Amino acid sequence: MYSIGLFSKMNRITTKTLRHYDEIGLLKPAHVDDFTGYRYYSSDQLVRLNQIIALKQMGIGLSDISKILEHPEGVEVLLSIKEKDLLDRIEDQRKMLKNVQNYMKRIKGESTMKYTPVIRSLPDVIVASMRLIAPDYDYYFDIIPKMGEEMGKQGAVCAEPEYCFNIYHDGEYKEKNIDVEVCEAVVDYCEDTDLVKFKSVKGYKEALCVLHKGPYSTLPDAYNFAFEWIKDNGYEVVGLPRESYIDGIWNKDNEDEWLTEIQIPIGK
Amino acid sequence: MYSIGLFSKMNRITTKTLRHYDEIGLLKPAHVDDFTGYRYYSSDQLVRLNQIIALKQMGIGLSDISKILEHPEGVEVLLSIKEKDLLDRIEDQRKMLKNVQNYMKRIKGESTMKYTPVIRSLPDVIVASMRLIAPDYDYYFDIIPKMGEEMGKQGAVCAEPEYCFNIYHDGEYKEKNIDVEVCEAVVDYCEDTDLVKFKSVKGYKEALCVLHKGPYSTLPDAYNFAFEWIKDNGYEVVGLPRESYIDGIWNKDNEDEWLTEIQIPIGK
DNA sequence: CCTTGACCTTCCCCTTAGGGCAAAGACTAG
DNA sequence: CTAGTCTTTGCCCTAAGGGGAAGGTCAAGG
Repeated sequence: MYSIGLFSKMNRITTKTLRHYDEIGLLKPAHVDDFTGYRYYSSDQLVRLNQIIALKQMGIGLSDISKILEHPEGVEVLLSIKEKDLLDRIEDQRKMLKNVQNYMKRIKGESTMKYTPVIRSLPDVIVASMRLIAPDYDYYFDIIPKMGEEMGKQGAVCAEPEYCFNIYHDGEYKEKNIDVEVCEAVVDYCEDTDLVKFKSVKGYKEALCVLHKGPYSTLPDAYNFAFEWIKDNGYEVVGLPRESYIDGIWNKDNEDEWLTEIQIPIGK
Repeated sequence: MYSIGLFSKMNRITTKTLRHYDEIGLLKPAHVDDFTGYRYYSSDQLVRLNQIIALKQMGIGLSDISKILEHPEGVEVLLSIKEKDLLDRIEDQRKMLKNVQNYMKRIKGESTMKYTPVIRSLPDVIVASMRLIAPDYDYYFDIIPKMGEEMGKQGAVCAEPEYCFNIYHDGEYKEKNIDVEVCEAVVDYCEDTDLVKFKSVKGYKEALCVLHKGPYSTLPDAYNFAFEWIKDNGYEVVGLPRESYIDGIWNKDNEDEWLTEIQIPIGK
C-alpha cells in the first residue's frame, strides 16, 4: 500500500491527476481510510494505471478510456474512431501550417496585408436572376434599378441580410461585352418575367472570400490576390466566382468606402 | 448598421461568438444602444472580422489575434511561434496515430492485451550498485540479502518509493553467466565496499515501460513485446534495459502476483 | 391599441484534464 | 511537544464558446 505521494512518484504522475481519476471513477484507490480520508494505492493498481497512461498516449479522452476499461470489447470501434479523428486533425493542422507559411511569405516586405483571405461556406439560396451581356461595366448600374422594379411588381421579397451578387460566366477577365448574371437573394420563388428569372443557386462547402474596400477599378487586385492564394495553398477553383456587393453607390458617397466581397468556390 | 443577428448571418458566425468577441474586446460593435443594450455593427467591421477569421483559420488563439490586430508589427514573431507549434503538434499526432494503428493491429485476434506499453522518463538517480557475473538466475536471490546487509552497514538509506532494478550488460538474452548489475536507489552516496559501490545513474528522457505480472519465467514474453513495439513505432533503443522489481517473493507468496517492470530507454 | 412571434439582453452553468492556492487535519522525526 | 512534511477538501482558473432561462424589444398584423 502506497500513499498518494509515493504512488504518484512511482509513476511520474501528479497527485492532482490521481485525485482527479478517483473523482471521475477512473482509478479508485484500493483503500481509503475511513477516518482520515487518506487514499492508499496497491501495486496491483499499477496495471490499470499503466493501461490508462497507454491509452492517453494515443490521445484518447478519459471518458473513452473509462468505457474501454469497463467494456474491452468496444475498444476496436473507439480506436478506429480515434484513428479517423487523428487523421482529420493532422490534415487540419497541415492546412493551417500551409496557411501560416504562405502568410509569412506574403507579408515579408509589406508590413500590412491589404487583403485577408477567409474560407467560408456558401449556402443554397433562391435568387432573382438576370443574365445579360453588358457592353461595359457601367451598363448595369442602369439596369439594376429596372430589375428592382420588376422584382417589386412580381411581389418578390429580398432576403435578409441582403445578398446581391454577380456571377461572371466568362472564364476570363473582360472589359467589354461581359456575360454577367446579376442575382439578388429572395425569400421565395415568384413568377418569371422576360427580364428576371427566379431560380435556386447551389451553395458550396468551401469558398475563398476576400473583402475589397474601395472603388471597383481596383477589384482586379483582389482577384489576383485570391487566385494566388488558392494556388499557394493547394486548392483549386471548383465554381464560378461571385462578386457580392455590400456597400456601394447606393449607401456611400465616397468610393473609397465601398465594400465588395469576392467569393470563389474552391475544393480539394 | 446591422443587428447582431443579421451581422452574424452575413458572416456565418454565431451571435454567441460575436458577443464573446465583444466581451474580450476583440470586436466591439460600432454602436450600442444606450437604453436597450442592443449591439449594432457596421459594414466597416466586416474588414476586422475577416482579419479575425483569417487568423483563426491559421489556428491562432483569440488573445494572440488581439495582439496582432493592435500591434501588427509583432505578427511575424507570433507566426513563427505558431509555425513551430503546428509542426510539433503534427509530430505528436502522428506518433499517436502510429500508436493507435499498431495497437489495433496487435489486438486483431486476441481480445485482450497482456501488456500495455507506456512511455515515461527515467530520472537521474543515486544507487547502491553491485555488478557481478551470475551463473544463473537463481544466484542473485542469494546475493541480494547480502547486499542489503552491506548497505545497512554503510548507513545507506533507500529512496522512497523504492526503486530496485537490474541492468543487464549483455547485449543479448543469456541463461548462464549473466553480466548483471543490481541497483537500489538510495538517498545519498556512502562509502564504497568491495561488494557495493555507490554511483549515480543517468536518466533518460524517454523509456518504454512494460509492466509484467507473473513469474519471472514469462518475462521474455514482455521483452519480446517491448522490442516489437519499439520497432513498430519507429523508435530505437538508446540504452541498456532495466528490470524494476515491484512485487516479488519478499511480499507476495503467489508467483502470479509478482510485478516487474521492464524499462528500455528509447529515442528518435 | 393589443397581441404575437421573432429577436435581443444578461446571467449562469457546462465542456477537458487537471493546476494553483488556501485552510485545516494527519503523520513522522527529533 | 513541536516542526516540517503530507494529505484532505474546496474553490477558482484555463479556451472558445454552447445551451438555456428569464425578461425586455421590435415590427407586423388584426
